Amino acid sequence: MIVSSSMHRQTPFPFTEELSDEEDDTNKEDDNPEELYLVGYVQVQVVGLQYYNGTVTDNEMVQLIREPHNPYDSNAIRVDNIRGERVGHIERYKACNLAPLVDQELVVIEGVVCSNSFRNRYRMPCNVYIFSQLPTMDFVEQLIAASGFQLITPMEDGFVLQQQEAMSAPEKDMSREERKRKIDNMFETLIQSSSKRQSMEPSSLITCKLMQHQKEALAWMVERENGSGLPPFWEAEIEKGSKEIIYKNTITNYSSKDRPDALRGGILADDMGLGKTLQLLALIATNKPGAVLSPVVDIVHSPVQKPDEDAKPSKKRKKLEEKENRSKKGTSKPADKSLSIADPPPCPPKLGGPRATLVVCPLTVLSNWVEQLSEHTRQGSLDVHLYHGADRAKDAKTLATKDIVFTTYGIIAKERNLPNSLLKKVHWLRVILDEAHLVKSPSAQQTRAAVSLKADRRWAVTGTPIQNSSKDLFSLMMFLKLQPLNERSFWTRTIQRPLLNGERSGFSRLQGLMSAIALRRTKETQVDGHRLVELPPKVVTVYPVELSSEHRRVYDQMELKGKNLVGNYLEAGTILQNYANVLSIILRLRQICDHAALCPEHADLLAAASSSQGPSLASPELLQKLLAQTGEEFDCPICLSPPDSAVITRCAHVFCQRCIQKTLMCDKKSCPLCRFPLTDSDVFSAPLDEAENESDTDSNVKSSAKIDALINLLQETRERDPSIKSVVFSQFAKMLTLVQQPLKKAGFKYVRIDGSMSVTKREEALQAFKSTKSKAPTVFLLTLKAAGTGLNLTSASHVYMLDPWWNPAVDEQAMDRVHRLGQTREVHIYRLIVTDSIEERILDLQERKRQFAQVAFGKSQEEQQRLMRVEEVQLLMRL
DNA sequence: ACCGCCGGGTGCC
DNA sequence: ACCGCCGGGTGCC
Repeated sequence: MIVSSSMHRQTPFPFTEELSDEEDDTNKEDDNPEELYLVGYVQVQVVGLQYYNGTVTDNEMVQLIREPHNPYDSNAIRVDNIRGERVGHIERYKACNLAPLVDQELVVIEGVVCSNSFRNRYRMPCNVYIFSQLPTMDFVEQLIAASGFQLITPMEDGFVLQQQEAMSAPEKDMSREERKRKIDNMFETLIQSSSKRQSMEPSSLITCKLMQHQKEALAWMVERENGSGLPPFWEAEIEKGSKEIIYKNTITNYSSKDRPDALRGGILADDMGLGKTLQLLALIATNKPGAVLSPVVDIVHSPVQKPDEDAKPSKKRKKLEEKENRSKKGTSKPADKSLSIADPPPCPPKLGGPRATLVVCPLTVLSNWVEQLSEHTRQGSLDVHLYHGADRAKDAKTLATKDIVFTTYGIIAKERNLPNSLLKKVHWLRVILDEAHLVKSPSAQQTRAAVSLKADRRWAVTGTPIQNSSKDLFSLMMFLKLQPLNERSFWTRTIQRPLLNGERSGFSRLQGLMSAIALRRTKETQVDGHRLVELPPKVVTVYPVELSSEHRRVYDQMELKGKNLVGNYLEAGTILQNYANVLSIILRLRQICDHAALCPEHADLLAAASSSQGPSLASPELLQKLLAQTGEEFDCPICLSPPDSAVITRCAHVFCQRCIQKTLMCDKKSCPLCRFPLTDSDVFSAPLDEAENESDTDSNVKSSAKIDALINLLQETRERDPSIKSVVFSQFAKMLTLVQQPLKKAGFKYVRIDGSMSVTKREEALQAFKSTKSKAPTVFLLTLKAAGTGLNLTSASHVYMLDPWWNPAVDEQAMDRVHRLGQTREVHIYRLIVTDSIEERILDLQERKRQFAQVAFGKSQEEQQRLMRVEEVQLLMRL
């Protein structure tokens, strides 16, 4: 992998492409906006208006753009309006004082032009807000003052920051956690708050009956696609003098006579298990080119009324009222005005226009789509193509004539740099990003690829919006092309920074935004006193396991060794440098809890590590083993996403191959985490899964306490009710292998999915497990990694978690494969935990994480990682 | 007349 | 463009 990719870098075209990408990415301001504080503002003139066409009105935000290559003045700062049209320049005698500060990254500047009355044809005044990092604030203040500016600081009387309340720096740190919690809660409460909802029957191509909340989602999505309402934060006004309609953006104060395009699409953020995929299929099948839409039905939300008896009369009443209102409007108002400001007519998809919907999802979710498609749509009524693997379509026309084209994030990212990408050539009717929370970093290939797709309607679909930091949300805005919030600087200044600074405006804007374009219902959402979906209860039992005396001895020995070693690192403060050793110790301990055979003798490593000072270097082989076992447990610290083809460095830090290579190519040649000097040959990729096949048939290996416990539990259950099916999760593929023999011996039929299996093989296993025939397998073996999202395992009702993982979300996601929509039985979850072991501490850690996750927002991933790195190691090792 | 003053031409960076 | 600045025209009261 590494070799081929470094060769690839030598070909000229991709090389320059990658470099230019890199330049875009290194935007320090946007990476750390929360560290910037307002120093104050200065007043400057924007000059040269007569040379440009860009217009701005009262108190409108503008972009200030450094022009270091301006032939007339290397200090030039250009002023653009929100649309990117040029307005003018900052007068040079002020610009020459600001530009150096900006260039040295001492400050970030933002502009708001002043009210109309102070301007003429040639110049206009503009407030330049100056932000700096906390340590340099005083220095910046002095510099600004020394340059002859009159700096107006937040402390001063009469200071108004862009019509919001500003916060002084000390206050900002006051209760960031509280604020974060508030933001999280917002997602739970804001959406679907309106009392009136509408619902729509799906096209007859959908063969199953939609639940009420799904019909409502359909109506909402169709309205979002076809309706021509103004995008969020835009208002229409009638200008007093000319009586022309002016469209005004309320957060930037930009206004224009051109009506902004409607935002066709949005964010579908329903909880897992409410049937998002079905809702989307209904949308695709219903809002087709040339389709006749069934009328939308209004539902009056009335908690007191019984839904069945009173729904119809109230519906009629509502309609009558509406008719009356309409006729009243028509007669009593001066008709022309109210009509002229009304929205244009809806725009359903046209026959002969774009036809195909592109669904982008992770590979693991693809099977869910295919499954739902075959279960819930009329056979063959939708023309579908899987754009994945070797047999994918070869020309754009084929793709364009399909109803649905499925592809993966991997493919769109790969094709992004392909000049002849079919995906880029097709004009899509709509693009759906499923599991859109995977689109995190605005600069990630996947995000950029998604943005560049040509599509009339755009949907981001995610079941976990809470995980989204406001930065992730920005990626979604980019994808949705919501102007001007898809522009980094505007997103940062109007939402992200106010939000992080605790200004009410940020919160209310985000709320306004989400309620306008997002739909979210949770399993707990109640409508008319009922939950949307009643799921059978879930019972979680921690099942203690005692190690055999032999394994206990091995464990205690290892723990003692590890404790000493980690204790030494702690004292010396060298945990990060010795991360490989720490991880491997924790790994060993966890493995011994499952089965001592998982943990091969690596005394060499411990010996080497404990004897050497400084950073100890493990052998490439060991690193690769480590990577294979832990590689995807952490997010790549560069892009903050799960690593895309993970690699491990000689200093034992795991990155995306792409990310670390870019770093090594452009920056200093050292590890971004520990500064250990690195070259290309210090980066290793995982060996091809040897561990998987290793001791498949090795029946000599003894059982372990945990395996015995599992078999006992499974047997008990089978005796009680042989129809009950079970899912067994482990982190370790090899553990699952070790479980296979005892399972067979005990007479269980099982299937297994692991990372190395092809899509079709996975599908086969899934189908076999689903069968209710007596010969069908009753146990499903899965690694947590392979479980992914989207996998539907509702045919099982018992879950065995063989080993705990410290991110509770991962565990819970795995459980939700079983406890989800479609589950009819009570779900029992057994967590097999070795008493008095690291596993108990991992459970404690999970609890802490769960509480931490309540307030985790923004940099949570980095923070969580950092926490894991030191404090949690202490906790795990009881130090 | 190597100044002051007047008034037209002119104008971002 | 109701300013500043430049540079040519001009020159007692």
